[in-house]
Formats: sequence, structure tokens, C-alpha cells
Amino acid sequence: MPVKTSTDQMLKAAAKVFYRRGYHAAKVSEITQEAGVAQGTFYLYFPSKEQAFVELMQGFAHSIRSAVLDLDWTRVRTLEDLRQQDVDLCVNIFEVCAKNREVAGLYFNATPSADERSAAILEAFMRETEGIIAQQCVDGMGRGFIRPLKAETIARAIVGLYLNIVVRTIIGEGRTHGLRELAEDLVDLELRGIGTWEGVIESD
Amino acid sequence: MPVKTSTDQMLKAAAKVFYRRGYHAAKVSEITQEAGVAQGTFYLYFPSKEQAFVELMQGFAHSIRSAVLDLDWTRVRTLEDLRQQDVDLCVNIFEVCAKNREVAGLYFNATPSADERSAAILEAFMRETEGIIAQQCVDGMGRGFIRPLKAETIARAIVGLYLNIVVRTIIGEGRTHGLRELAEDLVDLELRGIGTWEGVIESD
Amino acid sequence: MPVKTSTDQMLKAAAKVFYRRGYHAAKVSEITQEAGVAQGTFYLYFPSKEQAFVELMQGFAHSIRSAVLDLDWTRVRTLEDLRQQDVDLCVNIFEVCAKNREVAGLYFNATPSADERSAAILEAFMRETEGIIAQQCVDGMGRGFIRPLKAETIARAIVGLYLNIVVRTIIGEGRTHGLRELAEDLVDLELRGIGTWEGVIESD
Amino acid sequence: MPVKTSTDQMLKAAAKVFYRRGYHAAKVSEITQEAGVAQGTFYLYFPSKEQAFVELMQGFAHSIRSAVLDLDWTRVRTLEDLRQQDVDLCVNIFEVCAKNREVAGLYFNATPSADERSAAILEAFMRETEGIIAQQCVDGMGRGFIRPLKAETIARAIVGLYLNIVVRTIIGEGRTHGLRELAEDLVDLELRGIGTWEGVIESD
DNA sequence: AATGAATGAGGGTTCATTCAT
DNA sequence: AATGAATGAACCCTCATTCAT
Repeated sequence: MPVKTSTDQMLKAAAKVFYRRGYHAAKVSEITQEAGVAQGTFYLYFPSKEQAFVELMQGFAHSIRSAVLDLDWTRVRTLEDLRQQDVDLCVNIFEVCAKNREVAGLYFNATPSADERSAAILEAFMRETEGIIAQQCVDGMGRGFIRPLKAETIARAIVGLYLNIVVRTIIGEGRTHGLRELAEDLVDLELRGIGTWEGVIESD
Repeated sequence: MPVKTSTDQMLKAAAKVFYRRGYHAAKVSEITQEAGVAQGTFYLYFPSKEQAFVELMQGFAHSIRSAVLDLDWTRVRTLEDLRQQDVDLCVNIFEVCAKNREVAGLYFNATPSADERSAAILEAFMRETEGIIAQQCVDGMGRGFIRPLKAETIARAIVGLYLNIVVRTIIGEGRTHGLRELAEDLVDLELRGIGTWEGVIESD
Repeated sequence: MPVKTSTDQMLKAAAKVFYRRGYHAAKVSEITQEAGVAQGTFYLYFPSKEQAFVELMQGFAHSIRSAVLDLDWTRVRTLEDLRQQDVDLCVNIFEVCAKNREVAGLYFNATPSADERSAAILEAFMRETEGIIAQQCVDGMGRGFIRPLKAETIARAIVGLYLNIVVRTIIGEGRTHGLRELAEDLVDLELRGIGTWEGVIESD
Repeated sequence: MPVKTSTDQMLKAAAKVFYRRGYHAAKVSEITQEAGVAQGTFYLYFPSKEQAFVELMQGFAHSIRSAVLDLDWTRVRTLEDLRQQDVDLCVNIFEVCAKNREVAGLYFNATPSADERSAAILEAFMRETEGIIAQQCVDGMGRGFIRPLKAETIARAIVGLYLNIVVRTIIGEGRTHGLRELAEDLVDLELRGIGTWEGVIESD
């Protein structure tokens, strides 16, 4: 097990302060104070405040992309497969976020207004994730276990469905347990909706 | 027909610049330049940069709360009622956001890290909206047209479902047309999910 | 009795505000508000804030110089004459200050640090008054009713003696009555000192 | 021998500029220029321009109060004691002022109009000093070596007597030598007045 | 004469970054 | 590698002054 490098310590301190204050209001001096080093030391590890922020973003982006891409998206052949896959996806993402609450908070709150570079990183992730979900929908429609819907729109809505839970429950409230059950409930919602349909004749 | 007051002009310019740069990076000088007036003029209309921002937030908060609260939430008795209600809600919100894209962008990107006051305004809205949806779910479960689910979780997910569309499609891409159709698709997703269930035996 | 001209009204308002805040902290807008007119109106009466201040100083300087110079300084031939003269001088000055407390406060607090022009006006008055007192001392020494002292030093001390009463009792506390009695006490102090000298043999 | 700390250097520069311009007209940039450092450096030593000013005032207030309070005020039993005491007091005060001409100038010109905080510091000193002098007068009257006078009035006048010399001769003209002789002349004036009383019968 | 909205120069303050030690 | 004092550019805000009405 590798010793925490100093860079890691600095990143951790930076994450805390960026999360606490937001990028602009975060002061380098507060980060170094948090890390217990002198102000100048910051610049031994990062060329600038911005670069430190971007490094945090990119590190998290890598984790979160792994959580999505490490799954085998070719295995989904039935609705039950999809359920399994989505639950796994969710749990992966939830766990990454729960483990890195601060950076996750920064990441998902990146806004084009506040910081272009990290917003671009988030945007790339969002687009990619929406693309994967949309593709799954198209596949599922082809195989008949997904209703005919507008894939792009629906994919984006589904991403939002999970994202809001990530931001408000896992990051905001700091939930760290019962993540699988949470995921199962959400996937159930995604697949079946909230309505009951007994006695309703399918048409559409 | 009321003449645009100068305050409105200033607010509009402020919204543009705050949206473009985010609160912290927005310069008062850029706002006044956008408005075509001298720097000092800003302070004829607002006591401070922060207050201008808060005024924008509060103005939008009022619009968006009206969009939610002006509906008659007691009329929902059946699943079809709920569908109607949700479509109306969505359309109201979508229209408010489409008409005030910049402020909406500011509003929904408010983050506790970056700006406590506007984050608190957004947080209040989110909590209120989640509460209303959760209540609807509980009612619907009582009446039998909503499946037994964890109301709080599900409400939060549903809010996210719509919110992501607002942020990425309406605010991000600037979509202004076909909002009702968009709403209908989303509500359909909310109520029925994406899966097909022919031949599947209801259990759970 | 002449109607108060508008200029007088403005001067009065200016005196109030300058006194309240000091020259630098006094705002033109506060002066006009005090006068019950619009901001721009100030510049119909004065070319600048500074000039208004200087006008106040000069007006008061005129009053106070009259109080000193209107006396017949040639009549003093005995110690009793001097007592009379000094009491009259004091009463004149006290009354001018009591009637124009605000401007008097400005006038006597003029400091080279804060405002060169009005400081110069006050300096001129101080020098002139010290000169007159010194001359009287020299005369009195010649006539034998004043002890041989360093006239310049003593004159300056005597001016200070009266000045501190003006600043702290008349301006600061707003005393307006019993000014003649006050003057008599001070002149008595000036002429006889505080000590008793029974049985003490004059040497020096 | 202690090295001049940087804080001392800054205080000295600040004193110079505050004295030159007065509090409001003094620019932080001028202070730092005077000190030969960059603008931002000012804020390494003081949290604000105002605090720097107050620190100067308080430092001087401490020196000047020591000059008054370090004397043994219980030793005065005769007129000659009083003369000694007053001379010592004067010399103490004169020396403190001569050594800190700039800050002394700020201190004694503090006016409620211009700066409330430093005016309050000065006011406290004036009141305290007047109180001590008045007490001495009352004591002296009891012991019979001071004529029956209105102690409060007389004390204030006496303070003014010395103060004007401080402000105009020591601070204004920069006199630094012959301070004891100056003090002796003033105390002589205080105790005996300017008049000669040969052949005059004491009545009153 | 009077108004008051508009101006813009100027000052206090902050803070990312540098560099001599 | 580490320090922390020093830097100075940049920004918010104030307010004396102007001017179109």
C-alpha cells in the first residue's frame, strides 16, 4: 500500500476547500493552511490554483468514467439484464461519489458560468453517459423490451433521475450506506414508472 | 404597455453577465458595459453586486414557485389526473425557464460552494418541490394508482428527471418550442417507465 | 430684517453637515438633503464643495476678527483697564462662538493636516491674536502693571487658556449663558494666577 | 538594542502621511510609498487604514497618559510642591510630544467631526487630565495655597494654556530644546498670572 | 432656478503568484 | 523541499461634479 504522497495531501486539502467555498472564493492560503504547510508550498505541487482544480476534476472524471465504462455493455439482452446492469452502474457511481464526496460535489456542480474547463469535463461525461443510455434504449427497443420512446430525450431524463439523487442524497446529505437498495429502487422507477396499470388496456 | 424601466435593463444586463461568467467572475464593469452605461450607474440601481444577484435569484424564484404553486394540487384523483397535472406543471416550468434562460441558468446552478444565499433560495425550492411530489405519491398510493414506493426517494428522482431536461435541453441548448410534447414524453416516462411488461406477471 | 437668502440656507445646511462629519466625510448629497433641495442645486450656489467650506470659514473669520479688532486697544493704561478689555474681548468672542457653534467648531478644529486653506485662515487669526496679546503684554510691562515675562510665549499660552474654554465649554458643551461671568473668572486667572501669595516675599 | 521592526517602519510612515494629509486625505498608497514597499504590504501589518490610524492614536495615548499618571500626585502639599509637580508634568508631556511630533499632531487635532474613534481617545485624555488638575485645585484650596476658584473651569483653562503651547510651539514649530525652561515659564504664569500686585490690597 | 440621473476618476482592499532565504 | 514576506494587478464601491430637461 503506497504511502500518501504529498501531492495527494495537497489535493485532499484543495478538494476540501474548493468544496467548502467554490472555486473562486477558495483561497490558496486556506488550502495551504488546511494542508498545514506554508503558502508558497502550494506552488511546488501545482503551477496555479486553476491547475489544481482541473487536476481534481480530471482525477474524479477518470474514476467516474471507469464506473460507467468498466461494465460490459454488450451483455444486456433482456429487461432483466438491463435491470442488473443499471443497478450495477448505479452502485458503481454511488460508491465513487460517496467515497469522494467533496470532489464529486465540485464535479457535478461545475457550471459553464463558473469555470469553463471543468464544465467542459463534466459536459463530456454527461454527453457520453447520455449517449450510452440512449444506445441501450435503442437496443432495447430493437429487442422489444423497451417501449418505443425518443431515446435522446429519455436518456437525458434518466441521467437526471440518478444525478439528482447523487447530488442531493449522496453528496448533499452524505449518505454512504444502503446504496444498492437505493439503486434498486431507482432502477425500478426507471423501468416501470410510478403508475399501476392493472386493468388498463395497453394501446399507445 | 409599460416602458422597460432602467432597472429592468440593468437586471437584464446583469443576468447576461452573471450567466456568462458566474457570480464571482462577473465584473460590475462588464455589466454596465453590457447595459451601455457608466460604472457608477450600477449603484443607482443596486446597493451592491451581491444584491443585484440576489434580486435576480429572488425574482426567478418567485416565477418558478408560481409555476408550481398556481396549479390546483387537490384535483388529482386518478392516474389520468396526475398525468394532466404533471404535464401542466412541466409546461409551466419549461416556459418560465425558456423565457428567462440566463436567470434560470444561474438559479439551477446555484451551489452552496459558490454562493450561500442563492443556494439557499434554490434549496428551498427543491425541498418544496420534492415535498409536493412526495405528497402526490403518497396520495396516489392511497388511491391505488401509484405503486407502493419510497415517496421521498422517488420524488427526488422525479424532480431530477425533469430538472436535467430543464438544465441541459431548455437552458443549455436553448430549446423554446415543442415544450408540451417534451413534457408529455417525460410524464409518460415518469408514469410508465421505459420497460415493456407484456406477459410479465406482476409480483413485488 | 432681511429674508434669509437661499445662499444663507445652503450655508447653514453646509455648516451643520461639515460640523457633523468633518470636511472630508461630509457629502454634498447630505448637505442638499439637509437643505431640502436636489443635489445639483448645490452647484448653483457654490462652485465646489471646497469653496463652500472656505466661505464658511471666511465668514466666521470675519466675525471673530471683528470681535477682537473692534475693541479700542489703545485705552488700556492700567491693570484694571486690561481686565475690562480682556473681559470684553472674551465676551465678544464667546458670544460669536455661542451663536455660531457649528462653524466655530469647524473653524477652531481646522488643522493643517485636514484642510490647508481653512487651516491657513485659522493660523492667520491665531497669529494675529497672539500678536495683539503679546503687544499688550509688552505695553503692560512698560507701564509696570504686567510682570516681566516672555511676551510671545505668554501670549500664546493665554490664547490657549481662552481657546480651550471656547472649544470644550462653548462649542463642545453648547454653553450659551453666563458667558460674562465665565469671562471674568478666566481673566482673573490670567491676571492673578491660581496661587495665594500672602507672606511670600517677591523676589524673582 | 532592538532592530526596528517592520511594523515600526510602517507605523512611522503612516504617522508621517496621516500628519501630512489628515486621516481622510491620506492614501494607503502614499504610506506604502513613504515606507518604500508595495501597496499590498500595508495589509500585512494592518487590517485596514482605519486600524493603522487607531493604533497610532492608542500608542500615543499610552505614552501621554504615562507622562501624566507616572507622577506621584500625592506629594503636593505646598505651592512649591505644586510648582515642581507642574513643571515635571509639563516637561514629561513636552518631551513625549517633541519626540513624536507627527503622532502628537494627529492626536491633539483629533476632532469629533473628522474621526469619532480617535476623538474619543483624545476626549478621554482631556477629561482625565482636567479632572486631575481640578482635583489638585480643590486640594490646594483646602490647604490654602490656591485661591478659591471654580475648579472645573479653571482646570480646563489651565489645560488649554499648556495645550496651545504643545500644539503651536512644540508640534507646529518643532521646538525640541529648552523645554524645561518653557515649562517653568508656563507654570509661573499659571501660578502667579501676568499682573503685578504691588500696593494692591487683596480683597476679592 | 431647479432637478436628479448619470458620470468616471480614484481609493481601499484582496489574493494569486514570486523569490530570497 | 519548504518558507512566508512581499508584490501589484485587479475589482468593488463612493461621491464630487455635470447636464439635459
